Amino acid sequence: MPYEKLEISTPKPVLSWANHSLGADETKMAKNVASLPFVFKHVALMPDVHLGKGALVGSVVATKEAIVPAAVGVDVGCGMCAIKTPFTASQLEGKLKQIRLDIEAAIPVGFHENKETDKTVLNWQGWREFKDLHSGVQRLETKAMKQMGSLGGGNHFLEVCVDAEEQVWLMLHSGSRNIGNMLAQNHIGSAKELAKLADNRLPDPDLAYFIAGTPEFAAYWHDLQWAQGYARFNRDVMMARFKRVVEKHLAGGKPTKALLSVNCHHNYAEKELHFGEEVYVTRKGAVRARSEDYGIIPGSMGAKSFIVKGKGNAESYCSCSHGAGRTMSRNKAKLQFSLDDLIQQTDGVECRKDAGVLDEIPAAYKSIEQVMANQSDLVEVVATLKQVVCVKG
DNA sequence: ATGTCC
Repeated sequence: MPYEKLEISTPKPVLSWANHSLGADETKMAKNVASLPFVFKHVALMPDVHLGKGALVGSVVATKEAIVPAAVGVDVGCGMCAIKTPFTASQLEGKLKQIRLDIEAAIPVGFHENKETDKTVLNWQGWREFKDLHSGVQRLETKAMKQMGSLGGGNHFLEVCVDAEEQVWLMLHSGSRNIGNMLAQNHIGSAKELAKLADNRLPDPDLAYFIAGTPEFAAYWHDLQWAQGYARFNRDVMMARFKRVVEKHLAGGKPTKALLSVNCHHNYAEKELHFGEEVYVTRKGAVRARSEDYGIIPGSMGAKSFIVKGKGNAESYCSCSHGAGRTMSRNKAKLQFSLDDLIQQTDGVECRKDAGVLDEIPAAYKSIEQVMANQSDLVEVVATLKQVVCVKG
């Protein structure tokens, strides 16, 4: 399905790949962003678009000579990692429960962190730059080290999946933990201070921005790129441990070679070339999908997930959706559904089925199949995955 | 999302 040009009166057009119309709050948010003077060409909305803070989750905002830190958000570098293993579904038989318990033992989830920092984590080159980070986060170095290789909470998860050819995949969703959050919050605060001092007229205080060439922009950009690197390596560390757990059960502990590896951000900003111009591209709940890019689009805990390859669609700034997108808030989901609903909707998945994850119930999300149909001009499907084990943060 | 609400 191609995009629809939304009838929102702003200086810049808003192109939407969603097949649903936006609510009043969502329309206002799209309009606010599209009215910023430094927005490039147009704003692109992915098919899973929904309300966020400052900017819509599932939006791609390209900007010239400026950036909006709140549009990137606080979970800097949040994204997905997946590997295709040489194992097949039949090898998993009778082992799911033990695999799940071993994943939980190997990777701290929720508010837990690593007790010790192993060599792989200590050798990360990013620690050498830690002293150069801004906004006085140096006291958080020990915590950042212990959180490297930990999942976090919310909708962060680890899954063992099986594709249509019965091949086993490992997949996980996580970000830059507390350190990325702290850096982002500090810079968002600094942008708001600057806006107040300059008496900027903003459609939303969360759209305070930094201008390229200023020290504040440079400081934010530096910390942003660092946090994105932290998030990517965090996923690599967890995936290595995850792979070892599965190898222990399926290969007698022998190391195996992944048949395909993907590690993509869906909450980040990058300098890119679009329509012949260098721009800052903020993907807030969106994945880069140039023709050579692999991406991961997860469904909810009872639904399918997709490994995709980009089609390099220029109008979308070479992007695609980051998931199914919520249809209702976490609070509403908790009120509307029961534990029985959750048990029914996650049938066949080895996972938690308690009140603590009720807000992640599949029915609180859009249909991933519909979302995929809406972006057939943005990505092609490489593999369709169904989870058999799901560990929630 | 977040040592989850100083």
